[in-house]
Amino acid sequence: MSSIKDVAKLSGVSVTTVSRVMNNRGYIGKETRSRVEKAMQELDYQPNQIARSLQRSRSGLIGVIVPDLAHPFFSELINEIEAYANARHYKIIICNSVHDAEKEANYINMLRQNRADGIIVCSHTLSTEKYEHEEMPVISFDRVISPSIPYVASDNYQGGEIATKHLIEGGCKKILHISGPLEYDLLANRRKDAFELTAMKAGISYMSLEGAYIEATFEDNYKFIEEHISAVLENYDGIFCSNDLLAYALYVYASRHHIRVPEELKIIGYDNHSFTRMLQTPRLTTIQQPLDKLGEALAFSLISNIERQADGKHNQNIVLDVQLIKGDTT
Amino acid sequence: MSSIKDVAKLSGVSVTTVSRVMNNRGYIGKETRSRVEKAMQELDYQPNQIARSLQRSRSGLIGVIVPDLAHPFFSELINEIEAYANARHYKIIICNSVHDAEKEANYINMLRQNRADGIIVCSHTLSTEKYEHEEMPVISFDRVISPSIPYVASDNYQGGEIATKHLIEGGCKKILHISGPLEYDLLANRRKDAFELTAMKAGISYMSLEGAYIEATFEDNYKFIEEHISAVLENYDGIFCSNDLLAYALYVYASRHHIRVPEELKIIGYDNHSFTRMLQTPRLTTIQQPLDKLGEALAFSLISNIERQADGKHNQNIVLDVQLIKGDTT
DNA sequence: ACAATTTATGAAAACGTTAACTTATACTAT
DNA sequence: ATAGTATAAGTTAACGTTTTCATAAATTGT
Repeated sequence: MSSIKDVAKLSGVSVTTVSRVMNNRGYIGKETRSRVEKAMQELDYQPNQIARSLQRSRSGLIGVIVPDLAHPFFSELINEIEAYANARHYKIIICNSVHDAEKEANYINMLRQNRADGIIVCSHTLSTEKYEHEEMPVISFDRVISPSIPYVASDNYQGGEIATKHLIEGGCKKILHISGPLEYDLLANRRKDAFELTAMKAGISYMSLEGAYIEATFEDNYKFIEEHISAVLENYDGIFCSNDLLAYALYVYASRHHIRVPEELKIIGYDNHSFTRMLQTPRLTTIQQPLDKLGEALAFSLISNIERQADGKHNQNIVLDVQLIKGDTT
Repeated sequence: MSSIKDVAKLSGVSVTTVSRVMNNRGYIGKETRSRVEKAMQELDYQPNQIARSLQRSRSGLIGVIVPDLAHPFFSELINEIEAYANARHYKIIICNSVHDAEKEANYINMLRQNRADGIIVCSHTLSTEKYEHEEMPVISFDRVISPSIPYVASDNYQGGEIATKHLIEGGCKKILHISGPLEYDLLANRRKDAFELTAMKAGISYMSLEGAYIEATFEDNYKFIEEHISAVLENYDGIFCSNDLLAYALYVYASRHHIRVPEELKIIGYDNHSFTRMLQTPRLTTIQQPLDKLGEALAFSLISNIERQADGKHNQNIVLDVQLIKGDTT
């Protein structure tokens, strides 16, 4: 592949001049410019970004760390991140931590060595310390890592409140919430707080159960329902699941056991990602996280941070509104 | 961030020696090695991969071009590609062509400029010429681009045959196939060939309809069914859809119009990606493409090509077996 | 005892850019 | 006419590595 030197030689100028033509910097004679441009065309010259990166010490690379790339939630989120980043000429390197702290640490190291310009962390395995002292700009999704690391999230408390109120307004008297695993301090846990507070305020009988970490497969979710929920299921007439895949498994469990949804049992999920939107049998009632805006906010926030002027206003957290999607299960 | 020079200075040796310690090349004194290693630790030294890439003219970057990152088929495929590539110390840059030829061309340019080591093309917009004369190793998914570019695919003819036979064996007398768009010469079109040949051989009444390109949303698929299929639906008792999302939309259409599946109409899809595996209402009968093996084969094939020794055996196409998944719709 | 080899290290060039200095000519204003 | 500036282009160092070449001491073989 031809280099700037080849272009310089062919057009009979110095490499500096070629560089100036490329970057439109400084003065260039009209005729010189066209000679250089012709040479670039002739050689199909592609400026070497690696050399540029080394020189400018900016790689244009953004690492996105997710726990599971094939999960509809994260694939959609990455889709949005990539679109925004691409429009701003950043490249996305995907890092699939597979819920494994060691893998995550390796990815961070890799991103350091490749001088990535920043990291978006959507994974929640690693103890947060590794990020706290990171030199690269980091944006976190749905988690408070440290005061210096901005996060982007949807309003989990609001979501929990809307979901709970929806059940209560639907006439539920005994409601259950199945949360995500609580061991990490995720903002998603605010859904549980909202559930409990809202139920309490309404004077309704309620209960919260902690969900385990579950692979995004139907079988795992169904097994969880069988093992941890089935025994207490008859005690409730409304269940708020912290994610749609679990809610769907619960629905399937209920229909297989001839519990009529929504008449005997109302189910509301959370996320409304592509799986849920595709699903029509039943259309799940759920809380929609604005995945498009979340992805955009993550990319926007990180890039502003990378390119920040010295005005210091780039460390703001972003919290976005959620929305009730009324389906057939409530 | 500290460089090799800092390490050299701190340990009182030359940069060459530090480089030798890192890469385990040449002779190094025992005591020197430990001094250097201590210095690297002390400085939290991270070798600059950008500089390495420039020097070695190998970036370790692989570009993966897909039409839609959020589609369950592609997100799963990328997941597998990434896993295999990561184990071999390659990094994946994702390129979302959004079915747009211009965007695709821009991505290819970007990958050229970043001196990516190779490209995996799962997108099918661009006229194939742009790839034919590409210097980088290219592997194509499900499409013949040129004799010099190996492809990876599952056995589409086999899949079409299995699906068609399954319908016939289930007692269908008048069968329909809805293919993907035929304008690109994709290997997926072999499913149609198989359908027609198998039906003909069996002496069964059959018909093929060309599907349009459809966004991976329920609404688009449903609209397609309404506009192009509903009018002729009653003529058939078995339909083979070229993808699961369309098959599901068809199922929903049928149940909304009180056509009993599978009694009056049998439906078989294609792919068995994460959406289909998650879906239990109904469990769709479908042909499973081995996404895990396909992803691995793509990555393996590309990487062998990148690192090829001069034995010339690296341009082989890979075709993998598919499998019938019997669900409730046949 | 002395040549050959093994071991250990360093200096300098190269990879492909950009940026900070130079140099030189042509125009402009007084 | 002459200093000042706008225009045009080249030289060279730098970014952080690896690699080739060179040098020298220590070890080995006869």
